[in-house]
Amino acid sequence: MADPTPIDLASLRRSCGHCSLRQLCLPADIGMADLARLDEVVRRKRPLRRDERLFHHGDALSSIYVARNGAFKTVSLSEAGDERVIGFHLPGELMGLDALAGGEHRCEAVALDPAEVCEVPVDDLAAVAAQLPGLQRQLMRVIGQSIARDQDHAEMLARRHANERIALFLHGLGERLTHIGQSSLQFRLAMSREDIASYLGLAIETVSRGFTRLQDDRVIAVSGRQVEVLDPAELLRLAHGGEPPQEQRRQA
Amino acid sequence: MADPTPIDLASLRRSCGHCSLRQLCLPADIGMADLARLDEVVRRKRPLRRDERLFHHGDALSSIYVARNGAFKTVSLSEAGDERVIGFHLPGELMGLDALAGGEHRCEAVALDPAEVCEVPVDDLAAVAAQLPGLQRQLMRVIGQSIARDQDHAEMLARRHANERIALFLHGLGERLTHIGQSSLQFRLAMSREDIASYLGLAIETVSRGFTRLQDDRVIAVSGRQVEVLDPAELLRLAHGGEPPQEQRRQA
DNA sequence: CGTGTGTTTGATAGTATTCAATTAATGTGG
DNA sequence: CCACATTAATTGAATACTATCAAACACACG
Repeated sequence: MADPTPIDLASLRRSCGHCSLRQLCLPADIGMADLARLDEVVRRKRPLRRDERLFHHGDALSSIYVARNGAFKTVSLSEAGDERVIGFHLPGELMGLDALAGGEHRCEAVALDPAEVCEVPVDDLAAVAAQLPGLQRQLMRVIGQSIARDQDHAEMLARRHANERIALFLHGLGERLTHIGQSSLQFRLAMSREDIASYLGLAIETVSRGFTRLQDDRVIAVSGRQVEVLDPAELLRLAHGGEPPQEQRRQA
Repeated sequence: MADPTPIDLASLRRSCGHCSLRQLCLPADIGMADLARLDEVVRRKRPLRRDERLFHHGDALSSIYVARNGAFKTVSLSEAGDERVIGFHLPGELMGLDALAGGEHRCEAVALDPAEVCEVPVDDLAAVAAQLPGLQRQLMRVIGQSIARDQDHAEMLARRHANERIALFLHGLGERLTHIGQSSLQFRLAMSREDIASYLGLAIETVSRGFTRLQDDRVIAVSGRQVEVLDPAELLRLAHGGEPPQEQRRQA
């Protein structure tokens, strides 16, 4: 079988030093000399197609990954075999840390779009980090960010009202988009309603109704996966448990 | 100001090598020579009283902590100032990683019981870990365990039915107790119903009713905070989404 | 023995889920 | 390029569940 997406060697070879994600990624705040050492261990995987998996449940931990282009979801598999979304990953964000404990991945990473990742073999990373205090520190920082995102997720899920979870989800996504230099007021959702529902612990219909409600209330404008935030302040207020406006919807 | 709970120097001085938690904690699987180096940086804090805080929201990250005796909860503070429980921590489990990203703690750690912790200054730990590959690896492992617990928490919260969350909570707690050598079939909850409710994203009454229901169904026997698991298999089945037994069929 | 906190129980209202059906978007082969 | 087939998303109505309010109860502590 011929590979329909041949590797672009030129782009794969570009070093961390020239990466647009440099500020967000492992290389943040480390010196030029250290950068060269890091470059030696960072590999780039060939592009992934939509729905392609970066690693599978049960795979032995070999590398951690940094999303480079495109978005990912990580899913855990239940007994029954159905998937539950436990995280979304934008460019610059880490994947694969779940295997640090047991040496095996507890979840699977799936590309939501055509995507690229940087792969960092853990053994190499550990060896280099031991020599470079700056990299060690930065590694801890990005791990911390991953932990912080997990806690944000838990905070969403702990909200009792579906609309709060949805507002928090959209708000949080906006913040992460800002962080990678994209607009937080106008964006395209890389994930399906089903993915969102799974991530938020809601039924898919509830997510759909939540979006509709936010649109009726003029907080967002949504068309399929395209989202525009019309009233960021209100979105934030709703995310933090503020009451939605009373029934005075206008007709079309 | 006289300290009402004087430090027991003898017990504080006991080294990691003699600690009963050795298998669970940072020292797991590292050699005797390395152990001595680790001992130099690990400090023990004076015992904490119930409700005493190990660190506060906004505190600068100085150390990470390992629960030694007693249980802890970590809580995040909402805008309104009310607390939300984001984790429970048993002996051998890490606390404080939330601050790795931003350098400030995003939550507070509260002792649920009279408790002791080991304190590991992050700077020292990083320095020693850089020299000791075994410690570095073990550090990654315990960080991974912490991440895995966060994901387990999210999985609980993502369950739609209150009883599933509760069953999963009790089952997970049992597993963690087994891990530290305690019975998973008979134990005392260190946390209040309110804490559990907050942790599970439920109303306190719903938690109480869930416990009652499990007792009525002969899955557990509960008296206040004392819990006995009568039917572990059924508890696991319920935790994984199994249907609770029907009220009473038309015919036996 | 009261008092306060924590827990349980009951009744009701509100919200999310489920089932069902429709509409919109996407992909495929002719 | 269009018609068709599939999948994704929305909408509606009825049911089931949880939150809320209210009150009783249990327990520890002074």
